[in-house]
Amino acid sequence: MAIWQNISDTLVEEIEKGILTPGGRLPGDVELATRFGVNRHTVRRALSHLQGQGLVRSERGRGTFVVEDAIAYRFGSQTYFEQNLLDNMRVPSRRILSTIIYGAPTAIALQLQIKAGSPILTAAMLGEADGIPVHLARLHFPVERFPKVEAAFARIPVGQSSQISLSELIGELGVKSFRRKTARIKCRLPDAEEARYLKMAAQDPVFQLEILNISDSDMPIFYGVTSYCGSRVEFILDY
Amino acid sequence: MAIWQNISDTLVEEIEKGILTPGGRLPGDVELATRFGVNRHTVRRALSHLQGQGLVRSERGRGTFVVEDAIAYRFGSQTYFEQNLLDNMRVPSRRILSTIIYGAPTAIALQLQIKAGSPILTAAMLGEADGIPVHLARLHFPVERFPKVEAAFARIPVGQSSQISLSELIGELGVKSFRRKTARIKCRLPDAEEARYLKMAAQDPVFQLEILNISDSDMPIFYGVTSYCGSRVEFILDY
DNA sequence: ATATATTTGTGCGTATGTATC
DNA sequence: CGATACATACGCACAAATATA
Repeated sequence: MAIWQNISDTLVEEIEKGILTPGGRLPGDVELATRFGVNRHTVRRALSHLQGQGLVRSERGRGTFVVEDAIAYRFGSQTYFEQNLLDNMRVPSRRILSTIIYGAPTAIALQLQIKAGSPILTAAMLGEADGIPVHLARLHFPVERFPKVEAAFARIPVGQSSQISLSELIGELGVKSFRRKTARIKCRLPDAEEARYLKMAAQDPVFQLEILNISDSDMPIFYGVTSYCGSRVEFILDY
Repeated sequence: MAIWQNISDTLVEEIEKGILTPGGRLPGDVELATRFGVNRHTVRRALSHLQGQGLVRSERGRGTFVVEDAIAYRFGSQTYFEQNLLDNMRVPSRRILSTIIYGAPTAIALQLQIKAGSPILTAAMLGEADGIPVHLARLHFPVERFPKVEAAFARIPVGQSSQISLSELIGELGVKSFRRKTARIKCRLPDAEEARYLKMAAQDPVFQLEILNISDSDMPIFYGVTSYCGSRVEFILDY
């Protein structure tokens, strides 16, 4: 087995044994390198992998720390971000990053049951727990079906953290309630943009959830593609 | 932005544009390094990230290849591995890696509603699609509740690919049908053992599903912890 | 079948950049 | 401002798996 794997395993043991406690700081790169008698790169590879496993978190200029527990995100047909965070004793907040109206690409048009090229409003927003970003959502609304959607989003300040109720916003469109129809879940490393917005390392994986939300009468309301930081959440499905 | 990120983005573009087609081989490390005018390590970092994003797959001694589509795995309360693979036009097979009986650790005992230390049978098995490993499952059965479980597993050859019907095996225990009660889904990098069994790179993420299966009368049947290779599957949830 | 070349994987050494303290 | 600590990049060498002559 590779040297960095052995170092990784050793550090995992020390974390599990409680020698390193959640929130605690690990020794620095160079110190670990001398301790294990290897080059600093080798230690860094081990730490990088531990970070991808969601066990530690490295912060430039500060150090590497053992991570706390992830948020248990209950995922049903009618669960909401805010309630989930409150259940986990976290303070939820949302932050609109941008809204833009443009012609729908075929993949999104297909989901929304509109013609390709029909105008859609795409809103990018961040979901945060105690100020730490948890997910990056890109929501796509069919503008011709919901003409008020632009005005509804225009009222929300861009770039600053705020209390947004998605269900209230949808209510303004004349939709009483909505629910998930299908969800597609992938697991992959983030691209540069996602990693930047989510303040996460490139080697830390994300969940990608693609969800079509429909009304009681099965009309598509919006199509959302959301990336969740893998080390900060885990999903719970009940039956 | 880092140099390796730019190279990664460039290669993503070329894949999306179709310059590099699924199944096709990318130029080697050194060739890409000279092309981009960087060190081989820098190219390797870009390729490593693309692999974690599920876009390419590197094989030692052979090269780096653009990957084909992932398996769309339909995930309900009563879905089975075999049927899912057949729906995706893949040939399913299973491989028992090991079975062992030992005292249940508290976490598993809690799920199975047995006393910690009570004997459990843990079976490790691989699920394969067209001979390629897709998931590594570790199933935990309470032995005192199902005394026949050892004999049932003893009939299955170890280490070789075979057609195993999990529902048939459970039927031998005297259980007519079972269903998921809860599922917990995580997303992380694999440990060394998982990566080896699943024949995947260490920087390629996995889904980890922890599932408690119960009988019609809500009695715990078995508790399973399954790691799915993230680049080879995606989950579909219907409502 | 054997040897050789190719290609990816790992590790060491060095240097520099960047954020934090 | 300097010291500290993580992040990126280059260069060299060798190992391991595969392909090829």
